[in-house]
Amino acid sequence: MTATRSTRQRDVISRVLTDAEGPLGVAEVLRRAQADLPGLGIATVYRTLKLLTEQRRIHPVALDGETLYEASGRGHHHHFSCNRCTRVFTLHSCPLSLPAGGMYPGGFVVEAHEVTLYGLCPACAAQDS
Amino acid sequence: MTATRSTRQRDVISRVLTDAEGPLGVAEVLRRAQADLPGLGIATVYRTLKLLTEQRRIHPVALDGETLYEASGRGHHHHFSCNRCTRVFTLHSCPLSLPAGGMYPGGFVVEAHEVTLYGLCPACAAQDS
DNA sequence: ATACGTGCAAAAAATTTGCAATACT
DNA sequence: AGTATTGCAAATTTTTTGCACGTAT
Repeated sequence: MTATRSTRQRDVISRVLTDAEGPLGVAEVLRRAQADLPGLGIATVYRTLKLLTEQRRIHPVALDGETLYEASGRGHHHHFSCNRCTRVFTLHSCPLSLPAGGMYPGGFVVEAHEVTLYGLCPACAAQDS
Repeated sequence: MTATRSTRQRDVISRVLTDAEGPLGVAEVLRRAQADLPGLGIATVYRTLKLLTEQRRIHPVALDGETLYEASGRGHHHHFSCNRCTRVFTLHSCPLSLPAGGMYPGGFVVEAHEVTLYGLCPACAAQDS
């Protein structure tokens, strides 16, 4: 049988995503994980992100043409992408109002949705005084 | 001064996106454009998509990890991605209700937004009888 | 006629894979 | 001990760039 082992690399990469303030890209995951595992290779990051995704422990988020990853099980939420500092934040409220029953005009059956807001994050907005 | 010329390549690529039923990826743009311009190179597609994007004549859409492009000026709309047939549809209504003034709880200044619904398109939903 | 634009091929960047050494169980 | 996993480097993509030739103005 296919045994999936627990390794230091997987633990660290998992924790990096769990501790993150929002979804992270491959390069950022590598950078943060290397704080604990200096020798970590990029190939392991790719392989681990794929594995964790298959296990549904994390999931990919397509944003600004890049694929970011975030830990699963954080409940329903959406993202805010800052046009100035490019950081991505997690929003815990949902601004969407869908028809009850999950049926959208035109006959589309809605099973899930994704919302991304773009603009200025609190810090960048403050700079405009 | 920087003169931007009108060329057969640019015209065809523009038209491909204007005629498309939804946003298209680079490979699909090349494929469709080559119907009119057999010798068209992929480099020209990349360069033209970048140019048209800078001119705001088209814009990128991050969807399922791929960057797709669609013609601008079609009014406010969103996308529906079918989980079964994977086609992407354009939705002309907006299910979002944002706070007036563009200020989102937490101090985020919202300038734009993107919504993607996932589920079954009318055709695929019908198959479930 | 003057350059901007194109296609091709080379270059650079991003992602995947093969393999011997390493580390879980 | 046995084998899944890792790091490195090589192999694949994917996207960008240099250049001589073609073409719009």
